[in-house]
Amino acid sequence: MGDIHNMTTIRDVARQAGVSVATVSRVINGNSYVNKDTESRVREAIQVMDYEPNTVARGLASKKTGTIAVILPDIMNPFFSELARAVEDTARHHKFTVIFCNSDDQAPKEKLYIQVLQQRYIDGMIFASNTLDEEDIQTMRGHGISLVVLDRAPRRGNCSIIRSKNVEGAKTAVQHLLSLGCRKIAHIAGPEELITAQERKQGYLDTIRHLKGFDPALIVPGHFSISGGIGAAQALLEYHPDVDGIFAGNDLMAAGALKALHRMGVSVPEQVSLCGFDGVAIAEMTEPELTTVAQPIYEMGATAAKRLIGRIRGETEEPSVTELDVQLVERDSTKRRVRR
Amino acid sequence: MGDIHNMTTIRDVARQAGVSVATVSRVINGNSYVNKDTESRVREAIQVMDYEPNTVARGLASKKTGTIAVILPDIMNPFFSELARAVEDTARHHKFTVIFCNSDDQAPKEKLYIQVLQQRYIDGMIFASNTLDEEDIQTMRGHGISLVVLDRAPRRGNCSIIRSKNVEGAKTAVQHLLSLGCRKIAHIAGPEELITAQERKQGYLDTIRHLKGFDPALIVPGHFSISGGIGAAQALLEYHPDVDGIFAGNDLMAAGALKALHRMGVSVPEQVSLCGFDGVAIAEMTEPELTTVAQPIYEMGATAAKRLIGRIRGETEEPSVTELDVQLVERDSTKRRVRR
DNA sequence: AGATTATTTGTAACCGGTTACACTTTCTTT
DNA sequence: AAAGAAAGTGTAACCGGTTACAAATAATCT
Repeated sequence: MGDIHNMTTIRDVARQAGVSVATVSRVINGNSYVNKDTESRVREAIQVMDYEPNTVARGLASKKTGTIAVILPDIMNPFFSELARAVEDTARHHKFTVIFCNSDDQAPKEKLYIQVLQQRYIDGMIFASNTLDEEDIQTMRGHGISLVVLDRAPRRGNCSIIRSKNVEGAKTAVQHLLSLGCRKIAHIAGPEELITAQERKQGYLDTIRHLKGFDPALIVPGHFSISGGIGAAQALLEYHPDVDGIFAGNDLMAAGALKALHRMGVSVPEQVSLCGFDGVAIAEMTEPELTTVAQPIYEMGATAAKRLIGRIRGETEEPSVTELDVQLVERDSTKRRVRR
Repeated sequence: MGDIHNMTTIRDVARQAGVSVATVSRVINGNSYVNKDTESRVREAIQVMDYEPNTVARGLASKKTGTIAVILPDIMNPFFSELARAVEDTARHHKFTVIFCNSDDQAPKEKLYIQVLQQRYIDGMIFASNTLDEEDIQTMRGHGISLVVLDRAPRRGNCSIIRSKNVEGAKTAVQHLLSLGCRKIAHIAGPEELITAQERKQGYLDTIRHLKGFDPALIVPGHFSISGGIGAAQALLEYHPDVDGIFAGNDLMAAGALKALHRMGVSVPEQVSLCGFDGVAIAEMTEPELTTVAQPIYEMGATAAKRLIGRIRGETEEPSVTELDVQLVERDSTKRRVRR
């Protein structure tokens, strides 16, 4: 019973304050001349009537909804949940609301989201997923939707990019393994189509290709997932039982590999040293704890959100590319071995 | 350059099809009489002009935005990221969009969110967080916002509730420990103010209170977090080195406890059997893997979303309470011990 | 056949804001 | 003092849909 949706409107406030709606709007938005006295009368009326401007109406009129969307592969992946948390925190501080979309790295889902979000007058979008072609970027541009992309480098689309030094990080990881005395270092790689996976593989290759004993068969796919890491480690040890070092393209695969190695009775780090990439929380939960190349995940998300909101507000003009540093975090899964 | 936001509107379509906007609207919504021929003319016009109705305008006019919000403590907690994923998947299938809000279990943040979301004409809300008083519920009711609550039992607010059998699950866990031969079973409890934590503690107490050797000091707080679990286990073993079984109120604390026990040189399950609660993925990543009382997390989220959308659409009338079963998953962190 | 009901469609108000434009009043400037 | 610029405010159109109401036509009922 009782009226539903009986909110007070800007016209109610205007009447109460004895001014026009335009004046109330001006007071709220502070973007035009308003007399001091008038302003305080209006503010009082707003107080008295407990008025809150309606975001939907405002969105229709101004085409700015104070909403951003984040498209990511899967919120259950701890890397992305941390990223999501960072974005949400930052957005909240700037009075923005966040819509999350899981794409599972499937282009059709992404396209669908882009379409749905455009109809909703989304102000901007953070894209942490896979496919994003020129056309999508142009469409969004045409709709006035700002864009910040993680780990992707579109050629001409004028959007900001936030990325980590993947090649460099991978090199650091492999060099670390080499410095420990590992002779036969394998790589569990992420999906071929993902640029981050490509770059980490590249770093591995760059470091190891010219060394004796290098064998392309030491690169096995692990799909960036735990189960993929398990399968990869199994296959690896089956065909190359003398592997003494593994660089996994992310921590999830490293954790999976660790599990598999344990099941096969291979001890880490004594027999095999293992290094991951990302620096997510679960890397500390395993036994032994995982050495990893840590990205500043929270910072990446926060930076992406800040950058995006800056562009939406027209504060930041030109799109920029930010490359964040990664850091080797040495833990128990890698250890100096005796030279044989 | 180029026009921004030059979308085709319903009036464009009406003109193209030679009908009025009302007719186009009727075709789109299918809620009124429309002549077959007229309808196909309109549909063709929609096709030709590549028309997509504007969600914001529709929201203003109808006060239905096709958006639901999920308020949860922290998306980085794997329990909640799985829940979030389930909600998003389900919502997407029903063409709803989801806004996520991290409350950190802080009432002020929750209140703020509720306010912000009301201004946005949210259709409904899934509440998986802590505080939610009668007043909030009434406010939302007054604004026509449907509500589904996880693990909370508001007295009169007419909202649906999804919950797990926490007391029963906790009993199962403790009985399991007892059946293994544990004599001194401790409990690492979640925050006092959370009903789930209370219930799990209750189950522990109900099972163990009347047994000889029961000691209230065996209940230590762990704040539902990994670090809390670490601290709790340390404190526990320091004062009660003869503890031989631990039931942790969630998996995160169990994982933390495991870590602490390992650092202290206490072997699991040989010296201490350890059981968690929730059934999140990381319970399988530890070494040894954690025995836990698994909740059907994904199902909880999916059910909550389905229930909510049902209520929004007016399909489900009365609010309902759903209690989901939990299941003991035996893994390596608990093992039968030799009777001494 | 006349009355009643079901179909079909259009007109225009409305949702609750923003803002272009016009107009008045109050400085500044020369 | 006259002219131009700045400050202050209101009117009304507009954003892009939904929907109450009215009116016309077709179908069904006594």
